[in-house]
Amino acid sequence: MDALGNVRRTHMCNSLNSSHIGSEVILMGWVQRRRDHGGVIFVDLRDREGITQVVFNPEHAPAVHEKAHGLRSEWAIGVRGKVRCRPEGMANPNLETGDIEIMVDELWIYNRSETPPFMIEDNIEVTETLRLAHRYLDLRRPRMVRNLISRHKATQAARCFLNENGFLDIETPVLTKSTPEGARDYLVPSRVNPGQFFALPQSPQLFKQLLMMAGYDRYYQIVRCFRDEDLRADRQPEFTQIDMELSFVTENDVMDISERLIARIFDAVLGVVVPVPFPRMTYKDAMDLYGVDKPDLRFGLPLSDVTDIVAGSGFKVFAEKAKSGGLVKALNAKGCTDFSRKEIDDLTSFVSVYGAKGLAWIKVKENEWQSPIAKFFTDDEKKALAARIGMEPGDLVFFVADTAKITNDALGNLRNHLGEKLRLIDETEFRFTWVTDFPLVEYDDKEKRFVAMHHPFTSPREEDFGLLATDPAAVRARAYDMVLNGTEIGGGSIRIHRRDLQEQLFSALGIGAAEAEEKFGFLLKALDFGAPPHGGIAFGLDRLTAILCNEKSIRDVIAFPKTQKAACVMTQAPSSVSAVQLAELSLRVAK
RNA sequence: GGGGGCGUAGUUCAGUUGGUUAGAACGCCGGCCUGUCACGCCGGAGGUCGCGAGUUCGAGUCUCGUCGCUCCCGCCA
Repeated sequence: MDALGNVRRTHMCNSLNSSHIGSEVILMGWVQRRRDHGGVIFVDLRDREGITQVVFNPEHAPAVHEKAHGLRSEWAIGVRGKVRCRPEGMANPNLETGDIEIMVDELWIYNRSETPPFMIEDNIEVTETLRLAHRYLDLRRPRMVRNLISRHKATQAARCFLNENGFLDIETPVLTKSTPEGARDYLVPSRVNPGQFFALPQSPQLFKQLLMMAGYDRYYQIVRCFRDEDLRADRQPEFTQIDMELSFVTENDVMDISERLIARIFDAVLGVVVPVPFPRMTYKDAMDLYGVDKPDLRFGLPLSDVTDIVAGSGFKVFAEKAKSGGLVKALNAKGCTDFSRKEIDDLTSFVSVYGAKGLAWIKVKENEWQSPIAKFFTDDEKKALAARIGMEPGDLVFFVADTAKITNDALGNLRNHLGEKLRLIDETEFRFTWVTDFPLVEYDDKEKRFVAMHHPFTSPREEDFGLLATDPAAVRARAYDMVLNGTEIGGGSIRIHRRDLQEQLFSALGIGAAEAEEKFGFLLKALDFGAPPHGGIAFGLDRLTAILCNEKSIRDVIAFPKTQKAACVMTQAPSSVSAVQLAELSLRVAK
């Protein structure tokens, strides 16, 4: 194998063009493809930036040509030669460097390669396991390179913007304290303190609040967070947040700077101008109209609440739900009156996943309703339904009658499903919205108590303070989520900065004084020392980058992601450890 | 914890009611080829049918279990 010696590359593979014709260059990279014509040999040489065609000609350099016969895919090589214009008619318009080529005078072979288990190119069809097991090869593919470059551009744009706006990048601990609320913690045993554990942070929430209390107004960090919960296409056990916190601000200040941050990122990565400010809607409106708290506004199909209309109807399923505090809503699939029985059956099983027991439907024809349930309604009820739902000939209207949660879940997700199925979504569009006025707490049926919807440090709205003791569910939070194309890409709130209010909230959440002191005593204490009003937000960098890269899974914008079993197929982590290691940590593996 | 999908050559897949020697394409290897860029032509090698039981004269195919990947529900303040 050739050693590098004093040889250094002069250019990257995509940086050459006709202006370089005649100059001698040295390129280093990998063999993308070899086309051996017996005489002349063409090699597409690839590096991170692109591809240049290099030519080995037996008349030009016989020994080098002979050596080039042995080249194979993914060998790491270097070439020295002159840039030349390709012969008449031989330019390749599909290649950035397609006007030129390198006539090679010298070839260095740095390393051979086994035949890769998949082709190093875009649009391959292999199982993800294979890609992940050979991630170092997968990451050579142009698409993955583009994704990671986009991610880099996003974080750089964020850093520049935040630096310009007076934010300080401050690191917070990765080994920290386990918190009882929220997601399951990743735990790290302490050798020095047998039987005791650190937790990896689910977010730097408390530390960034303490930084505000310490007077470091305007903090940011691009920070890894950990949650030991089951994975999804948009959820990894470790993920990255763009985390910010500001003092002496209100919601509008945080939302304003967030919009400008995101606009800067979109400009830097895509060159897209994002208009600010973003529209806002309340949580209630989002749920009413779309059934979800992160609506995709790229298409219509709003939901209609028809509970009042059907409450007195002869259709018992609807009437009973309506009278017993349930919710009956409709989704008008405009122009879908020709859906087949099978299509409707498929949609019925789609909503059953969310707990809906059924999916009633009405096909609106020119002079009649074709429907198994139409006969139960009086003419007045029909008129009211038609007006409320905006029914017109050609429409297909779906109904779900259940608890508010199930009805909204089912129809909200059905709406998204239909948006895709009916191709109502313009994939090139970016529709941002803020969702505000979330409930501060929600009732947890399993735990039989109220739990914080955001986190227990979120400030309630001042005018709702009084309800905290009497009707917690009605208290609105000073929280805000940034939603893009149906994905929550960021969320934050104005925090509580007064001890009495923080204690009241703990109490409403069923966290007693003793427990609050044990778990959050340090925070309560800090609130006693002139804690300023403050608030912040955190953006999910992985989700944001996935949208910027038009990827469905965040795994494709993370260099080394975990599989759905929260494992790494390349390193085989997690793995068992030696008895010695366990003993040092005072740990035993349960039988 | 639950539901759906997938698992056959290096890769992507086909494989009939259970029946001879498990096929194709791409890739790989060898030969030929001086302007290709998905180069071309000729030839060749390559299989623990994820793993383990069971049914059967006989299992890639049927049954059960198990492992892995993936999508979803629960979960994810």
